[in-house]
Amino acid sequence: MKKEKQTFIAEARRKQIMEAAIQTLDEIGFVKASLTQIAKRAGISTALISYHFKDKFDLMNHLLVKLMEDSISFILKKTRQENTIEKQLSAFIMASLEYQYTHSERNTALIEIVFNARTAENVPYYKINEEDDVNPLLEELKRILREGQDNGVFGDFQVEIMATIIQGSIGEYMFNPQLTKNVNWKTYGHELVNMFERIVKKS
Amino acid sequence: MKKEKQTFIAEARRKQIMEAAIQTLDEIGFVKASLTQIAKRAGISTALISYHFKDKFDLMNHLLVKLMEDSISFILKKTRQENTIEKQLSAFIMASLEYQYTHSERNTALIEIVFNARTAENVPYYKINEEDDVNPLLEELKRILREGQDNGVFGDFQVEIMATIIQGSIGEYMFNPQLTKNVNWKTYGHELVNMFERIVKKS
DNA sequence: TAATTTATTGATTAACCAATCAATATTATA
DNA sequence: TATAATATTGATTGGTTAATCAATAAATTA
Repeated sequence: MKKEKQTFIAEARRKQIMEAAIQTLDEIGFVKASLTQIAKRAGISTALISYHFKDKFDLMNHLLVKLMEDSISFILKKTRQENTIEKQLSAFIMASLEYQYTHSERNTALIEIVFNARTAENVPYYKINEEDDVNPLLEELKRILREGQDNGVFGDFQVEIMATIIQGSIGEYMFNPQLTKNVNWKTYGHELVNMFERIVKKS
Repeated sequence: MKKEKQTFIAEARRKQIMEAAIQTLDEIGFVKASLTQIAKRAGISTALISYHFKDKFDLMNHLLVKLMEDSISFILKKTRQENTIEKQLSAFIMASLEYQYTHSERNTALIEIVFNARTAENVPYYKINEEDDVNPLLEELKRILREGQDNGVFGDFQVEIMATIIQGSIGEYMFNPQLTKNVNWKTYGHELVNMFERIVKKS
């Protein structure tokens, strides 16, 4: 029900506009990311953006969905390539950090939208309560932890809390510029993996 | 060198404007928080804001500093009331969560500024590398962990990494609306404390 | 109380913004 | 090729913005 029949040209143009929006958000941030600025980076007129997207909210919304899908599929793919629970946990942590590093432009754009865009009811995205619309990454992490406990390789702990701690530890990396500068993501990742292997392991 | 001689009236007015700015940021977010909106909530003219603050950037800057000071002093005070290292770690975690809950308006305003305002060189605050200007909360946390190791009550781990994990776990609470809704801060705090006591303890 | 400094306002300015629209160009279809 | 559908632009619209300024009010000082 989502996919309307879309011309080749229209599809390509929409992608181009979204790429330009990513670049704009990364360079000058959400507040200054006007249609004019986005159009300038795409090399097109602002009216063309209005032609392909209902309004600015529509554009940002589509971009947010796309950026989240990209990040989620990258991490899930790497995680599910592994065949043991411990390797999956490790892969999840490393892939999350790797994405932040290798796709920093997209990652910044994602942050700029999440912390600035609001729903029609003026609720900021970072405060949206996702009851039905669950967070797939958090679900995957909980699945790994739960399976590990069931298989007896992990010890006893509260899955919900442990998942939150792991996610927080990953997310904190990019919001601690001092750390980001002094410790590269691979090193930080390996240390996180080591630490959580100890923490999570059956004692 | 910071404190200029300031009239009573001017000082009171500046405080009032900053309070109105907090309310505005909480209610409609940074993007829509114009001088007009702030002035409306303060019950004054927009020109009066310009009279007391050089420009919007100046206002947001002062507000950011104030909000950070408030939050930091709240947490440090509660932490330093304790006299054992383990209690200090526990107090640090609980106070951090408590502040988010009891000062949610201010906390939201802080987030709105950090993720939107930029320096004169167009660097977003959340990307600022604080070499000289250290983060006092992170320093306190590292101090606790280091002292705990020196005293022999904590085991062997990398202080830098452990501090990041703890900070990430605390920060994650408010960015996980599902968790925020289903688990109150005290419960989450106690579970964090339990978990980190186990993790950090000499094994 | 007179003079001076500080505080406040309403009106104005110039810049920028998102969105619309008629005109035109390009592409697809018959 | 003629016609229709799609794509694109430049110009324009009405609205909002931050900031300035002259006029005035209130408070302080002499």
